[in-house]
Amino acid sequence: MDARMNPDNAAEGFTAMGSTARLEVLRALVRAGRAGRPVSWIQEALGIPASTLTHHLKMLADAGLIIQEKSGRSIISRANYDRLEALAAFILSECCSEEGCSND
Amino acid sequence: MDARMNPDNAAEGFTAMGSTARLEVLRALVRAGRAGRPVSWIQEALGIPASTLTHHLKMLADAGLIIQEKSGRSIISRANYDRLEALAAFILSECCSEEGCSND
DNA sequence: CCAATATTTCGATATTTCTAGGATTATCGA
DNA sequence: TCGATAATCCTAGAAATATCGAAATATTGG
Repeated sequence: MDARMNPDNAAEGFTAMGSTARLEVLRALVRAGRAGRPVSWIQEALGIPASTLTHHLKMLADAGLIIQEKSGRSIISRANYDRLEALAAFILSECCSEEGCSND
Repeated sequence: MDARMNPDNAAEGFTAMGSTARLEVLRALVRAGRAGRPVSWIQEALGIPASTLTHHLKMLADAGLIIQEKSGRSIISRANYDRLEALAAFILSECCSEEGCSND
């Protein structure tokens, strides 16, 4: 479930965050917390056509940044906080490992 | 010089980290610390053709993730730690702002 | 089963990105 | 100034991405 962070799947994660539209979607879900949000809610909140939104959500889900769960007629998307934290940590991991680090 | 992090330039930053090649370059510079590295060093260390590497470095520099400085015949690239930290922090900023957060 | 709702799949187009070879510019040592 | 070194610019083809309408696929209430 976790799959240790490596340069390849980290890059995939950053790519998923690398479009304004998708970053807005992700942030909306981060703000929403555990409750998550159905696709239709995101669609109306951000004004993104359904098919486009599906495409973006799939990229976010494939990268592991969100988790989707069926609930009746709806699909609830939630931010995957563990993965997001791991990604954030990855950026500066190994900082200055080749020299004494005076960066702090 | 700083330009507060907003969804647009955050997305630009994540895009810059969103290719395996560029992420490797960036990580090499993060490891290198303040000393930074000349283009030729990166080129040999990672085996990336010069023109391709220039392209990637330009994207990283445009996104503010690295800073480049001329030094004699060489150009030294350094990780921009402040920006990288800001980007890392951006990911989970506003976490759960719409509900009580039990994520910790 | 039928109608309504929620989301995805398909298909098509426009745009961007990745990659890299070759020419070009800049800097320095002899 | 000549030659070597360092890096960028120009160019372009291949591949990937973004966007979105229309049709298709669940799911549920009545």
